[in-house]
Amino acid sequence: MKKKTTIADVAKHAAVSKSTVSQFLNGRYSYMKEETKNRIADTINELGYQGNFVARSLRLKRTSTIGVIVANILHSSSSIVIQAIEDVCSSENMHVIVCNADEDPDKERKYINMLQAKQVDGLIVFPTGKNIELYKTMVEQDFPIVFMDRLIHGVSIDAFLLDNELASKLAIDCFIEGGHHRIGMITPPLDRKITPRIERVEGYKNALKYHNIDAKKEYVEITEINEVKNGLDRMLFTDYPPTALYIVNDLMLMEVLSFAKEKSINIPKDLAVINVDDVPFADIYTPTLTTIFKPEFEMARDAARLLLKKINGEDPKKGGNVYRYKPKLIVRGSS
Amino acid sequence: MKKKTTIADVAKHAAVSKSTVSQFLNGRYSYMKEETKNRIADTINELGYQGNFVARSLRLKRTSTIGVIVANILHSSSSIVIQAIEDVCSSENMHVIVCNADEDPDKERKYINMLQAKQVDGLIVFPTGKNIELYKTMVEQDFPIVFMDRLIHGVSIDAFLLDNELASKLAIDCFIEGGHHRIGMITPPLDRKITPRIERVEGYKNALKYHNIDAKKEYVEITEINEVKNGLDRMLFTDYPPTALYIVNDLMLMEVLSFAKEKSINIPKDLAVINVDDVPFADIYTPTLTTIFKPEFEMARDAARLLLKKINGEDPKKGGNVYRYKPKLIVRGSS
DNA sequence: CTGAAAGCGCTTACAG
DNA sequence: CTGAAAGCGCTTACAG
Repeated sequence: MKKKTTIADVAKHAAVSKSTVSQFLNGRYSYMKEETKNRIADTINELGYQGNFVARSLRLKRTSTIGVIVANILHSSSSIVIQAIEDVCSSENMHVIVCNADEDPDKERKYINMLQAKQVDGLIVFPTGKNIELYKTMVEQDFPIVFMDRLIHGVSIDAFLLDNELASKLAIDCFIEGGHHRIGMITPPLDRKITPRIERVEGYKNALKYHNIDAKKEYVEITEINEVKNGLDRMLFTDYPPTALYIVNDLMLMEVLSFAKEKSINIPKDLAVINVDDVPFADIYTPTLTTIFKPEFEMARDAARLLLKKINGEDPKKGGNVYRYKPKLIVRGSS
Repeated sequence: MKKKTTIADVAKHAAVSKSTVSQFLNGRYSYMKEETKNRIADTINELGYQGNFVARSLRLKRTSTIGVIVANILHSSSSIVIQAIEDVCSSENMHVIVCNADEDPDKERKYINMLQAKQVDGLIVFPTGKNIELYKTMVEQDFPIVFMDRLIHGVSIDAFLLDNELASKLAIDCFIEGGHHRIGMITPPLDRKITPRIERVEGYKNALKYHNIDAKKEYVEITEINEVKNGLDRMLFTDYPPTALYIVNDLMLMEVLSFAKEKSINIPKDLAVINVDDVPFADIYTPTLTTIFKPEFEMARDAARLLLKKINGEDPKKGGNVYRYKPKLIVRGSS
């Protein structure tokens, strides 16, 4: 590669000092002669000078970059979340680096270390549920960070969450209104205490209780995504199977729909279905899909805004606040 | 934020020089006493030292980071492509920054400038079709870059492309075998000369010609994604509408399916459908969807590997080579 | 209105 | 086997 032009080259060519070029580049021309200004501008064009962000970052101890670690990039919501964060950041001239932890705490840790080594100014994380010590260290260091979607108890980091109890209640109420009383639920494992999963199971139980229905163990299938079909086999092919199924996310929904197709289960006649995440094909699927919409764009936008405030030292509050957002039931044909 | 520990802190605390610490960090302990080694290791743990990648990058003039600019993050293929690139890169200790040009040449240019300012070592781009001068400059500067999916004539940059002619031929042949001879096609605008679009239209025409069918103008709908439904209105509600429709990508497919649902068009009875991009819901949709599979994982992996070679100066070839990959027809229920 | 100098945190060629 | 020094490309406080 050809050697790049630096500020020193521009300075020499324009017969001024590096300081003056730097002042020009940073728009501080308060005391600069018109003529000097023009000469520098021309030189920059002529030499095709491009600033070196790395040098600038080292000097300023600020990279104008934040890191985002999503739990699983395959969720349909991830691209919306990323877009919302990009929107907020680019309007404030901040850059975004996105990493996918893939629900793996080791990857999460590796990415956090990498991003910190790259000196990002702050972090938005969908925590996998481990790495608690790491987060504590970051809190101690006063490193700007916010959580999305999940919170970790005992760590004072602001978190932007769905009102998961309400999400479950909306689904259960809708089923009950439709005359169902055998209502199942399917969720990924709860071992890492991942907030939305835990809270949605709680919400499901409470909603049933509210309607005087006992929550049956056999109606709650807790299973890895690649075991969903076996779980459904267990749950649905019994003497009193559920007639309605509440699904906690879009990836599980795909498995349920696939299973229903394989086994010729008619939705909603044989099994009514409501899932959290308003998937893009909800309107074009047959039947159309009743879903719970999460305001993830707003959540991500607000998270990004708060993080930028923290980075700029404009957030006087102590960490550990929880911001809740209301889900919305979108009734379509599957319930 | 608390001040970070630097190499100087470690050096002082371990009573050695900065050079020695740096040697240690970079694994060059050929001539280092066991004792020194241990003392440094202990100090690093004790102080919680974390390297500063920015300083290292400035010194080495190498960031170990590449940039990826996808044309449109909403394509279902994007996440696969990104994953493939991440895989290759992380195995070589390279980092990846992904940007979404959103089919907007201005955004593309802004991102390229930003990534170059950040001193990325190379670039993988799905070019939007403009910014030709910018690419020429990069070629002149010998900046490592490869194109994916699209190529730009007159610019000597290696490109990884689908055999788009074959993709069209597979679809048309399948329709013909099914007894169709009124075969339509729908594609986004061709004005930016975006390679897959142009080549797929050509392939469609050639395949029809091969079967002695005249390509009718009215059967090729060229339209923006948000105008697809109007286009279908024009094409399908005539005296001799096509009985089969070839769709060039997943986003257009969504619109077609939505339209079919609204107008109660039965797929495949009223209209057979084949699209490029093996979408995730192809198997669970009713009907299941006949698609053209692109080996995008391999394409992206090979592109990333070549780029890393270029960065390491291990690719002796002149740029401008085109690597073609074979698509595959996956016959399901919609054709 | 502009310049010389110091320093951000590293790495490396060189000296010893 | 280890250290002192220079330098990567910037920015800024200070001097004039």
